[in-house]
Amino acid sequence: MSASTTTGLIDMETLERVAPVIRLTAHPLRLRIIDYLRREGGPRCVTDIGEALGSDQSVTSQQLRILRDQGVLGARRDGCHMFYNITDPSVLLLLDCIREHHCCRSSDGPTAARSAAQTAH
Amino acid sequence: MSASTTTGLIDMETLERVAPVIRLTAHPLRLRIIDYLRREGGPRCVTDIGEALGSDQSVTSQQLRILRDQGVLGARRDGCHMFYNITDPSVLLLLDCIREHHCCRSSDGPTAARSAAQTAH
DNA sequence: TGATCATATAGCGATCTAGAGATATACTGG
DNA sequence: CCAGTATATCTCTAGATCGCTATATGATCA
Repeated sequence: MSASTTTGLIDMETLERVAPVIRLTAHPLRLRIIDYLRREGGPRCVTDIGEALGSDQSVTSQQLRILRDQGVLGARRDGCHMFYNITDPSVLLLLDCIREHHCCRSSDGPTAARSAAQTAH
Repeated sequence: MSASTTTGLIDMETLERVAPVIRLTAHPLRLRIIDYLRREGGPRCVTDIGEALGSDQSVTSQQLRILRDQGVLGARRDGCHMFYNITDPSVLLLLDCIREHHCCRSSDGPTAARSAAQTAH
């Protein structure tokens, strides 16, 4: 596997490529868009998404573009409408993680985790 | 589960709390630090980490602080040394995802994914 | 062709982030 | 206390991101 060098670590090249994708995806509204599309189970247009999530058309479109640029979403035009759908299923793992774990820690809160680490000094 | 409202979606409050943690973790060097600590299997000090990863002391310390603030890492002082370890195992899921999947898509590249979505219009 | 709906983009100011260098703090041993 | 080592923090500049408003593009229908 090209992701790991002889050191057993994921190489920087891979991390530098992947990190921005995760970073850009880890945005409240964008995560919500993905979650919404997942629940709907199929493509939805900008207006639907915006209305369902209570976000402005312009903002919604911007976020969708960002997600599409990252390859997370795909888009298909149908007349006046642009339908977006999830093209990268692996991003759902993030949502699962958030849902189950209340994600990536934070179940007890970062603050608690940190102060615990400090007192344990 | 408090993460989901009656809509079945993860609520914004949760996303707004969790997103920054993921976003801050999704940084090449920080991911590498976590990966390094995982491989080592135990606490390591700043110098070790910096040398292993070829990053400046100042930068290394800064990244470690960020990760500690997020509750991803914990720290323990032993004399002159500060030993860091992974306190939030859920962050390892991210690494696993990257390792296996070459992560979160990108195996074929975002560009390919996007143009594919476009041509499939 | 003109009106209208749906979507995309440009520009703006505010905020955040990255990394580098210099410096400060903290601990150890003499 | 002093010198040396290890770590943390401050400061600064450049660049990225955020959400907003206004506007542009593109498609449909009368």
